[in-house]
Amino acid sequence: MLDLAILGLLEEQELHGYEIRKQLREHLGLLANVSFGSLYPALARLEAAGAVEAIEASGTVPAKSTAPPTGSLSGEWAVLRSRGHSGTRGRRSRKVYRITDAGRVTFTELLGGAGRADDARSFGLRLAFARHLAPQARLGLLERRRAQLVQRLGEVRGATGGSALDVYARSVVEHTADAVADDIAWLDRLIEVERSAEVLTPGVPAPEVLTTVARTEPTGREGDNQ
Amino acid sequence: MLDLAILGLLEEQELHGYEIRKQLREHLGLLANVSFGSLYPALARLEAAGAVEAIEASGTVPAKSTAPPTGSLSGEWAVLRSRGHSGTRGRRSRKVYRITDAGRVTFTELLGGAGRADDARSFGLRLAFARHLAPQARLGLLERRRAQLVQRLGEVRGATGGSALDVYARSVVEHTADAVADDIAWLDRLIEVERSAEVLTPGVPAPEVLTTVARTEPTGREGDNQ
DNA sequence: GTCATCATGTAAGCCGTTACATGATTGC
DNA sequence: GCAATCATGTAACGGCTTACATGATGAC
Repeated sequence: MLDLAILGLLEEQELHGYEIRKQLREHLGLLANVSFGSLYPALARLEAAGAVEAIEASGTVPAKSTAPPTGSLSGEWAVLRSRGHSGTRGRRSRKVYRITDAGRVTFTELLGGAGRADDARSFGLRLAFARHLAPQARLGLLERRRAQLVQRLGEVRGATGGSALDVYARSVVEHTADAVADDIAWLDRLIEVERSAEVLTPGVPAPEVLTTVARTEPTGREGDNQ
Repeated sequence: MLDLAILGLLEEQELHGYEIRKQLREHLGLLANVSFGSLYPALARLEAAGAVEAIEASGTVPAKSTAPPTGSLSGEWAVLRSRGHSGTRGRRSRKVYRITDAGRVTFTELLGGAGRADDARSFGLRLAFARHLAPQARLGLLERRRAQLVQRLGEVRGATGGSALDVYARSVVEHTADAVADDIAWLDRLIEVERSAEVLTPGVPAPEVLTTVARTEPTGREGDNQ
C-alpha cells in the first residue's frame, strides 16, 4: 500500500524521501499520510528489490557537479533544486530516487489488484493513480470495489434490522451504512463516465479486446504502458 | 479498541468468546469484526488485568448443575443456553465471562477518551456505547470528534485547491472530503439532539423529551441497566 | 550560536491479521 | 462415521506508528 504510493509518485517525478512524504500529505491528504518510520524502510526495500534506484546523493558534491546525470527533471523538482539563495550546493545528503522498469511493472501489478487489501485506503490509492491503468482495468477496479461494497452493505442492512440497538449504536451503524451507500453512488457515477468514455474512444487498443477480455481479467493486458 | 468493544458487550450480558465475536459482527458489522486470533488473547489479557472474570466453564458439568451462579441472564443468552435439543448439557468448554467493577472503570475510561486513537473506528465504537456515558461526556465526545474532522477537512480542502491533480486523484480526494463533510453534518445533528435533550432533562427523564427525542430513542433512560 | 527546518535512518512496540492445532457436539 | 458448527487457543507475521539518534543548513 505504501509501495504503491511511492511508486506512483516516482512514476511522475524523481524525488527524495522527505519530499515524497510531503507530496503525499499535501496531495492525497487523508489517503496517505505516512510516517518517516515506514517511508524510509520502504524506500530501502524497494531499492533492494530493484524497483527504484538512487540517482543522486547530491551532498558532498560541490557547486558545478560533473555533468548532472538527470537532465530530465520535471518542473517541480527543478524548482526545488534551485530554491536556495543561490544554486551553489545540492543542499546535502538527499537520496533522490527514480523508478526503474521493474518498478513500473510492480506498480502496474499493485495498481491492478496484486495487493490483497480491500480496504478503503487501498482502493482510494489505486483509484488515485488509475490514469496509469488501461481503461478496462480501470473499469474492473471500479466494478470490483462496487461489488464489494454492495455485499457489505447488504450484510450491514440485514443485521441492523433484526437487532435492538439503542439510539447511539443504531445511529453509528446507520450512518456507516449510509456512507457505504454514498460510496456506491459515487462509484456508479465514475463507472458511467468510464463506460461512456470507452465507447467514445475505442482508439488506442484493439476494440475487440475491450468487449471480450477486459471485464474479469485484471492482468489481461499486454505491454506495460506508463 | 478491542477491549472497549468486549467490555461494552459484557456490560450488558455475560458471554463467552465465540458469542462475543458473533454479536459484534452482527450488531456492529463494519465497526468491529474482530478475529479470534485477537479476541481470545484480549480476553485473557482482560482477565489477567482483573477487568473480567470467567464465571462458568460450563463443560464437564452434568445436567442440573449446582445452583447456576448466574440467575440474571438477559433473554438472548438464556435462549442460547436452552437452544439445544434438550437442556441437559452445557455444551462443553465455554468460558463465560462477566465484567468486574474494575472492568467497568476501565470501560468508562476507554469510553471517555483514555485510548489515544482518533480514527473513525475508535470513535464509532465509543459512540456506539455512548449511552453508558454521562450526558456532558457524551457531548464532549461528539464535539471533540467534530473539531477534529473540521480541522482535517480544512487541511484537505486547502491542499486540494492548489495542486494540479488528474481526474482520478481529484475525484478520490474530493469524495473523501465530501465524506468528511457528511460526517460533520451527522455529528451536528447528534450534537443538537444532545443539547436539546440536556436542556429538557436537567433532572432524570421528563415527559417533554418524548415529543422531540422519543422517535429515535427506544432506551431513553438513565442509570446503567443491564 | 542557537533555533527551525530539512533530511535520513533505526528500534521498539501496537494492534491486528491469517494460518495452524485441537477438540467437543450435533445432524444426517 | 463424517461433515459442519461450535469453541478455544497459539504462532508467525504484517504494516504501521512513536520515539529516538544523528547531522547538515540557513535564518537571525
